[in-house]
Amino acid sequence: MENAQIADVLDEIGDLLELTDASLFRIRAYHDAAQTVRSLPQRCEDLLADDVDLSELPHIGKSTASKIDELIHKGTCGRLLELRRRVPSGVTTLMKVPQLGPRRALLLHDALGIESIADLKKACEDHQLARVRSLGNKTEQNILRSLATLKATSGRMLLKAAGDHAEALGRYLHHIDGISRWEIAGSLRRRRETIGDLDVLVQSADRAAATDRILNYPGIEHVLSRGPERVSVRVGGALQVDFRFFDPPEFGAALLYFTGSKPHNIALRKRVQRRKWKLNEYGLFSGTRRLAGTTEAEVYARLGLAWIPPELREDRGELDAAAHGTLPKLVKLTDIRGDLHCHTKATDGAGTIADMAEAARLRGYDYLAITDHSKAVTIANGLNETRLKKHVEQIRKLDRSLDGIRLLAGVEVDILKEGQLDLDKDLLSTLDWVVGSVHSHFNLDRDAMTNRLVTAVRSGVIHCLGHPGGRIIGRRDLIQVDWDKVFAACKEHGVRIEINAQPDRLDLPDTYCQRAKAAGVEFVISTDAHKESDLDYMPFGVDVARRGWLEPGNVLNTCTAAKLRKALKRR
DNA sequence: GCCGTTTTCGGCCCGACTGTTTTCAGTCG
Repeated sequence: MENAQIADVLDEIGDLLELTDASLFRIRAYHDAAQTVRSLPQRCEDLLADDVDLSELPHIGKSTASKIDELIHKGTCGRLLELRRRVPSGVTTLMKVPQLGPRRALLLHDALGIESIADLKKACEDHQLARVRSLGNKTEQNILRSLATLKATSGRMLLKAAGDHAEALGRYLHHIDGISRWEIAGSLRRRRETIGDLDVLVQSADRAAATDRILNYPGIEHVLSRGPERVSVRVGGALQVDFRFFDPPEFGAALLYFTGSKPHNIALRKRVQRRKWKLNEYGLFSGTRRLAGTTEAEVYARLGLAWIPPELREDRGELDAAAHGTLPKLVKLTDIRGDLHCHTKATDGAGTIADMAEAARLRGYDYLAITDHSKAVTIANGLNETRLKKHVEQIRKLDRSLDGIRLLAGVEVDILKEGQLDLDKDLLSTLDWVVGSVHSHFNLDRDAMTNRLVTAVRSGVIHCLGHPGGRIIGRRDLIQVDWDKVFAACKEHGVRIEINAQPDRLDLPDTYCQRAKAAGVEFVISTDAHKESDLDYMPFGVDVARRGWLEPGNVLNTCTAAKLRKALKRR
């Protein structure tokens, strides 16, 4: 059983407990445990097989550990089944609707017999809710709006989409005179792969006037709430934006608080509690005395910690590292010297080799690898051996005529079902750069998929595994693989792992990068550009690398063209 | 249910806002 499934069960137990009279802390404990399992680098099933005591993990004690054990060995868990029997069906689904918590969900079920989203929608439309005590017309309208948003977005949007909204909003805020400072916090600042909402911190001497100006932003579709401290709106279809006002002495503490993540904040607050201090969005306090708050660095420093880059704030060991001065020196966009994965008109790209080379040169790169598809990807007009030979000749010919950028003659060769490569090995071994990728049979079982990748890695002719997890965010899950085996093979055979910077791929995902780094694997950050402007996806790949704790030395395409050539020399 | 540098018991983050009611419960982040 996968960790995601276990985490879902723990979350469901937590949700069900909310509908009973269980202690709030017990409910939270289940959700905390779910979070731990979800972000665990190894599978619980593998840990158990290795006789690891799961109750050693944070937020998992004897009770939860035994439930996980039961889940893995029996496929289900008695506590879950018992709770499902006790709680009317459908009520946990209702709780997922914004505006509805456990109390209202239960109330709607008991008073109106509502058991599903469809029931809820109909009841709102028929004005049934207003008849229930403590509910009214406005609640009805708000729920209908929530349902529409839920349907449109399934909750979160891609980092790139949210970033585009933030950029537009930023241009507007920039021109409001009364706003002396604003910062975007939240998961966007942490550069998470998907974003639930935007948190904007605002500093202004005249908050009422600033609020009026903010509410004039043309992108606003609906004002969710408005108070002296906070304004919440919905923009561009589905993105909620929360504006919060803070004064300069509070601003750093507020930035820290609203950047999160929640687990990071909780872990941080534990360190605060040990000193008998208090940390909230207004500052770090001893009693009523403010110890820090103007900047984040000041707050961290007062707690004996180095400033932690937002991308690391996930409670994955960054606090200990900050305490011991061992935080990684994270890779930056400016460290990247070239792109090692792009396509041209020869297959499914839009530009010629020359177009792509020029676009890369304009972006200040020293080198670009041309890596078109192989023949198995028929829909992309993939190259067979004959066409590839000609294509490579063209790349090399152009390379000789170009100044300011070096071209690597490469290919993105398909890794077929059993791990064989889609092109002749002798031909592949004459290329400068070979990316091996999976584009088919994504549903192989874990052992078969692991063997498939390991076989390809051992082929001796690929330099890199392209988009290793095969996922498309929101559409296709990560393939099932024993990653430790794949990483070990990559390390042994000197095969790099790609971080694919396509905004809907971001693959390999950050937590796996951290694990691959620990296994000693080298990385490549690539855009997989299919047109010139796609080369601008590089920052999203760098975001993933940073969230995966990678330093420049872990990333091959931070090195110079000369060093790259040396590193790629065939044995 | 988890956790522990005053603890194996007694804590566990808490402030802002809405809607409905009339002093506050529920929800959210």
